[in-house]
Amino acid sequence: MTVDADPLTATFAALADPTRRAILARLTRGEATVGQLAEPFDVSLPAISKHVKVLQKAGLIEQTRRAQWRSCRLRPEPLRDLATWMEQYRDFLGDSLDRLDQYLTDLQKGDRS
Amino acid sequence: MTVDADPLTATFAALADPTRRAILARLTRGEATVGQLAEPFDVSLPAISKHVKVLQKAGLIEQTRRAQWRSCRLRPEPLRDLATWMEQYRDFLGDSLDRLDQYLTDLQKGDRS
DNA sequence: CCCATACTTTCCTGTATAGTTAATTAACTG
DNA sequence: CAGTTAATTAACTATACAGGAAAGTATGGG
Repeated sequence: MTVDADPLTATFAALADPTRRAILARLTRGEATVGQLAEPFDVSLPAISKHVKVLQKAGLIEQTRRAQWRSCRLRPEPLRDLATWMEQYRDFLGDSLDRLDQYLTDLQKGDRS
Repeated sequence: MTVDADPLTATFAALADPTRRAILARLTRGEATVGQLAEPFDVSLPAISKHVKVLQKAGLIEQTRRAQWRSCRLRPEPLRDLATWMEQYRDFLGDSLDRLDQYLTDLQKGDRS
């Protein structure tokens, strides 16, 4: 993957790492600082910092600065785009996408994105 | 990504390439040989052959040999696993829709009854 | 049997990524 | 203002991946 890949590619690339997926999953339970995100993992803080940066570049999270802490939180757009991308496989997959599809149907009616 | 990554990681990594995603999309329209898959792209056949191998290793496609042709077709499991993985973000994505989403959800309930 | 067809594999190059430690930036604290 | 805390950046290593050219492997046809 090149540095400035298209958004979907950046999203998939960002998610192609268990540590980054774990970070995302952690963030569904609320905001966290980089240090807090690093805790469960057996890697250095700089390593986590870089993972956070990748997630940020993909638009999956955003950071807000509060004093010397950087609070991270999830952003929905890339995951929605992923769901949209998956739609093209709905017929092929059959009804296993039903819940996802239902969500997207709602989304399309109400959201201009 | 390491060579023998977990299935989800392999799936995301396989999808983190526009050429491979295009190959998958092509296969929703039916089986195709490696040569046919290569046609729309401006890369060598070996390059496509390698992409196909990555998709295969991720379980996204399977190849069956017919004479000297390798016919490729989609396999559903990895995409279903992806949809399952996404389920954990459903609440988060839903919540981001605010009142408008709620309105549309209500509206849809009304349509159905 | 030899040759064409359809791929795949090997070898090579350039670039990207994950991780490390050490140094740096930034903001608060006494 | 010196020191501590939080996190990023820099420099480096090691591995992975995309791509091409060239050689290798099957398979079927004349």
